[in-house]
Amino acid sequence: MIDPSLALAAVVRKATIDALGADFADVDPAVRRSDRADFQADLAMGLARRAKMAPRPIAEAIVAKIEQGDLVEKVEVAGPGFLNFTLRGSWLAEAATAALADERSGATRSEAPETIVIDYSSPNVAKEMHVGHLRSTVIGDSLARVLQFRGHEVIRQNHLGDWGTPFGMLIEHLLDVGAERAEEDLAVGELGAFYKAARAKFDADPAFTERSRRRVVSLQSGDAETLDRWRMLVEVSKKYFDSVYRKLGITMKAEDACGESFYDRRLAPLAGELEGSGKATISDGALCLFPAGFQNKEGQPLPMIVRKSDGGFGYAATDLAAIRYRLGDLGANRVLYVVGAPQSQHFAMLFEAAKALGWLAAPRRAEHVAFGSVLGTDKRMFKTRSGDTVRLVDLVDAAVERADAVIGEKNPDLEPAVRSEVARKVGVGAIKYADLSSDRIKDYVFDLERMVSFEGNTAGYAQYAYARARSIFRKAEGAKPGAIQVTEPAERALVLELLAFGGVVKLVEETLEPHRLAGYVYAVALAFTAFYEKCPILKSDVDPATRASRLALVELGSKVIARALDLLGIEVPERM
RNA sequence: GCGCCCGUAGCUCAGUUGGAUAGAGCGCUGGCCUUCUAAGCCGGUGGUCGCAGGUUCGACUCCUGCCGGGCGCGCCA
Repeated sequence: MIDPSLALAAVVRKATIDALGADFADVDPAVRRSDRADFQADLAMGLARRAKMAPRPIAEAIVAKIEQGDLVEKVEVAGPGFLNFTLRGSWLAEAATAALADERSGATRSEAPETIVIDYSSPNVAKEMHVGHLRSTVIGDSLARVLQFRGHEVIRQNHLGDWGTPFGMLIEHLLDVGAERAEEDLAVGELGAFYKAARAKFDADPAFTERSRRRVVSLQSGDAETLDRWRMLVEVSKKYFDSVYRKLGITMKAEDACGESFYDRRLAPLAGELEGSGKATISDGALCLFPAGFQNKEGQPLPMIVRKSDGGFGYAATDLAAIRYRLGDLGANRVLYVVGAPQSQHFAMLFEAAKALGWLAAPRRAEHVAFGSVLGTDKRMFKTRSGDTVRLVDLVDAAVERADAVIGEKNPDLEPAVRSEVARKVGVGAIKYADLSSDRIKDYVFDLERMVSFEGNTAGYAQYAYARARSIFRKAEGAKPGAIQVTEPAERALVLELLAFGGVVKLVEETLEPHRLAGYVYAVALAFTAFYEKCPILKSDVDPATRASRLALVELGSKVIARALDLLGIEVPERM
């Protein structure tokens, strides 16, 4: 057992049964970290009614039955009935030793691994990736890493916008400029310009508009030449997305792409099936599902339009086909949609419909992993000065450039090659961390200055703590990590923090909230820095046993920081 | 009109699922470098947790109603 809160919970649970009887086997010991002791257990107050006793006598009865063993150093009742626990340094030392020997740093795998589909990133073909894609991409990727680390089979799904009416104008524009020229334009990341040019002609030139309409029809009907052009657009875009993912350190691969076009051939049969079964009804000429509990402005049932009155299909149809595919063909137990909060009603309806259709039933579940918007420092939607959306790659470049300047100033001795690599890790880390460190449901302010600083809850602070730890090993000369002993308060605080790693990973698995992990990294980095400050390691007056122990703690600390940051998708530099 | 989300220090944010005295960073301010990275550490300043009720031994947390801001509500995703 590495996590002391779990070990302690077991001890308290047993004591509770011994004190109050087997009926109380189901109570949550409510073990929490405490600022007055190592841990506190808060169950006594809640038990008063059920046990027909006052909280304090309950607490005392439980304490009387606590088997301290090698875990508990001291336990006492405080206030209305809090149990305050101090753990034995020897137990903590052993747990830390076990964590250090464990390549997962003490984090367990799920006892019930699932197949989990994560839909995230989902850019549009022939369009630029902008800040709007940042959150889905970064949050989704972190969750994929966490769930995979927990031992689940994670299936990433990049639900590309690679089909539909815009492709009429895009293909016509492609034909206008010539395939070669188009490929060049698109390859260098001028997706935005390409799309805008097509759009401009579509809006201004009626002949072009008409050609585009006809082109949509030939695309839908599978015209070989049209499909060829379409394929080219998709391929070039996928290459571009791939380059952005590589730049950002995103684990999404080309083969994870499963866009709207994939579902196209499933839509007509799906609509036919729903219509035939009577589960969908015609309303105003459109084939609709009416999931329970949703109303429009007039108080009428709100539809999901499976087939439009013109016979075409919209996003609702595609999403229905997709959730069915994910639950059925992919065999998902859990389907996650990392999509902005404004679409929450749509997903609520989608899930409700999937339940009504019998596709989605417990223990299977679908969850909308919603997130807020990225705002500028003016608290409005993040845009450039001229009002354009900001390209993702420009954002990254700016952050890396800024990081490079800061590092050059703080550590002028770093060789240029090392420095630029460090700047890349720090700059990219800053952007991702800023996104992952606050509650995803809230909007957040994009402030490059703040992000790339190394103060407070930032990637740079954690990366710096890691780099300092690594620096110690470079200077250790013969000294090696050895038996861990936990004596100094700073050592104890650090070890308690480090041993909580597995619990935090589990929490993120449940809540799908990466900011819990970011908060944890910060807590570890704080504890580590305080330890570093108060507990000398390589200084001459440190005895060999203490030095070896502290080196072991530095090793464990740096491993946990690196692993936790990795789960956020952030790299660590060996030097800074 | 209905529904969803947000409201915590001057600013940017946490708050471990209802626990003890609401915490960080920035800002302002006082200390700490002849030895492991001062990008740091230790302290001070700063709060009617939007407002009002309710539930509870206990509420920033749960419920109800308001106020303020954002978003959504039939063939776009």
